[in-house]
Amino acid sequence: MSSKARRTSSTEIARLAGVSQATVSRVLSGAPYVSEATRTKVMQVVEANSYRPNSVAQAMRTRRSDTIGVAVSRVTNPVVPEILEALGPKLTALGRRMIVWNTETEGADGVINAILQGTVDGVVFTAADDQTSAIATAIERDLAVVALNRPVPGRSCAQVVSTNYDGSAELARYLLAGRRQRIAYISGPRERTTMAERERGFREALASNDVLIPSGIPSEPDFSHARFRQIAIDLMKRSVPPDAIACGNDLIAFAVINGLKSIGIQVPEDVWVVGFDGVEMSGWDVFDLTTMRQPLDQMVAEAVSLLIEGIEDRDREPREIQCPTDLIVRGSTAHMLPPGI
Amino acid sequence: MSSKARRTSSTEIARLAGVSQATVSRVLSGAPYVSEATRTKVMQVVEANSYRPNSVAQAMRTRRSDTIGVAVSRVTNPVVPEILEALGPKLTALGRRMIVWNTETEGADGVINAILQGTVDGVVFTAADDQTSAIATAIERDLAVVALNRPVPGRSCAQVVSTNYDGSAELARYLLAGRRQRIAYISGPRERTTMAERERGFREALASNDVLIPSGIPSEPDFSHARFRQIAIDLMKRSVPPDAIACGNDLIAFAVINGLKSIGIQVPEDVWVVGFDGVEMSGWDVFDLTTMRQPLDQMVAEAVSLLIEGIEDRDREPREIQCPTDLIVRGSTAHMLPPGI
DNA sequence: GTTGTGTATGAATACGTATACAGAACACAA
DNA sequence: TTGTGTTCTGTATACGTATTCATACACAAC
Repeated sequence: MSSKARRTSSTEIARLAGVSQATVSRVLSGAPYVSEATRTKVMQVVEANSYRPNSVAQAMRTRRSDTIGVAVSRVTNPVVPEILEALGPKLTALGRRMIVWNTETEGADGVINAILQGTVDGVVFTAADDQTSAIATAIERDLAVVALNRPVPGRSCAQVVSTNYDGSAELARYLLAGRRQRIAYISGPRERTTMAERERGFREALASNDVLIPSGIPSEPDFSHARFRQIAIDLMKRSVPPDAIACGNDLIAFAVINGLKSIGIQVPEDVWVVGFDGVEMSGWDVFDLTTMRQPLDQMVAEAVSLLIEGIEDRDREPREIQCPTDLIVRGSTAHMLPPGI
Repeated sequence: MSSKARRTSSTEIARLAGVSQATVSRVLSGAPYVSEATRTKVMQVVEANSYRPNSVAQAMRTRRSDTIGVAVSRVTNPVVPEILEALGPKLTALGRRMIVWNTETEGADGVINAILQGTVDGVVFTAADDQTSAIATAIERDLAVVALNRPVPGRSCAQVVSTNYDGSAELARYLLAGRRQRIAYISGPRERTTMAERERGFREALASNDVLIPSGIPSEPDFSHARFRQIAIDLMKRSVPPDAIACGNDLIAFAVINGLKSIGIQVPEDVWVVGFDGVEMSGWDVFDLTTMRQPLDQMVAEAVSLLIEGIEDRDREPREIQCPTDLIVRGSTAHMLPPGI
């Protein structure tokens, strides 16, 4: 009904406690040289009014917003929610806030503006579409930058990636060990270095084993669920269909499985399917997907470390961290022990 | 290597353009009474330095952070990513930033602190677990508050909900029209008003049609995927299993379908399954789920309207908006035309 | 020439905090 | 008594912006 506008400031608290504003600030920041008496007196007033220092003024004064930006894309890919879910608590625990942009639907303007406006202390770029310019801006402005799950070639910024190349190669060897003869590989957008690395690792592992890849690996500008689903259908309707389909990530594999189901193809009897990411859903019965798991929680933890590191010490050389992936064999391939390597 | 620390301020821009800081501010805010000559001169310097007004200082001065908080839970429920994906662009288009908290994993402290600290102008609460105290705090501090997809009884705050009761009743009637005799209902946490409303609508529609609900409707403190999956398995192993399972939301239905698949039960031949939400995944072939679709995009748009409304005009009475749901019949039930009502 | 009106700009200020600086109170030694 | 150091607290200031107030100019009207 009426606006109470509780504009409680440290000055107001100081007045109520009968001390100076500086003392209130000192008490709340836990500064030394504050007598126990005043400390309790101030805290009493603080509690009574459930006062918290205004974060905007704090940011103004300290030139630290304690806010970090997270640029994501394709929220429909379950990896993204899983990353956000891991990121949130870790940042909150460090007293940081998290601003999220969806660069796919919003473009990169939001991120770039926030960087130029000093809204954020650092940025986590994840699964970028075209966040390149934003990354450049962030680096130029000397912000802390971490590329998570998305290597950024040529850019000097901290990076956390998984063993995309090796993991994918391991998947290829696993399929070979399973006597697969005609393997198709469906990649996501190749501009994404993740996708490119995985495909390269897969192809080179196959090549070194003298095994054929049937005709063209589908390459599409359209990366919708419907498109991948259709690609799978088309593949299986060939005169010589593949006996295994490897996918650039789990989301693609889900689309493939949907396509196969729609035309009554059995997995793994008629064709094996493997993914990459190891998202939680991949373990659901309807998919039961053999996949290469990324240690997402560990990766996120490392990313946060690198980020804080970069914020605290701007002149530190950006580090790069690679986390090992983990083969998970499930029902979408006929069960075997994982290969020796 | 070295920190350039581009601390470009409006004062600096003013110096370079040979005008006062006030004039720079006027140019950038598009204020009247600025000569065309100075305007272009200033803009030139602004462009050259790709200057943007510091958002923190702006917030300090205007007492508007242009940031809104979004409290979510269970990111694993695909509704949440879909909400975020719709919310992001709409807020960005309005020049607003979005801070996200996952109250399930982080608790409500983050939200509450942000509210007390003046970090946000408003908050969207969505699918709350125990965000009650946070909502109370926000209202007390006279922030703009919108409850999205989660009615908050007794609280005077703006709300956007779908027709949970009626939609669920319609689902019940649809099952009755399909000659279902033994219908089980699996609800999510009943503290969530959404869940409670849906269950009530369903039960009352059945009761008014004099149809039995087999024994106990499962009610569990554990709401994991594994738990719901197991509930479905247990249901079907009864001596008299249900011929239809209705679920409080799509996510539960997915778990049920997984459970059924694991014991070789056919859908819809052996049992029908229906969900609620109409998330994108519900249309995937592996689920092919009959469900009640919420007009999420419309709901989010309304929520944003109410939020901005509340920010611009603090004294406005909070409104409540209800959006109509939409029955989508798919393969998880034997196809029929939707019932007359 | 004086007054008035509309336009364009600069100077000054406040938002709420953290912190440098200075001063006060006190203890203790010389 | 004076000096020295330690502990505590208050005063003053700056962060970068938006905005109020005052000023200056051009031009028209009398």
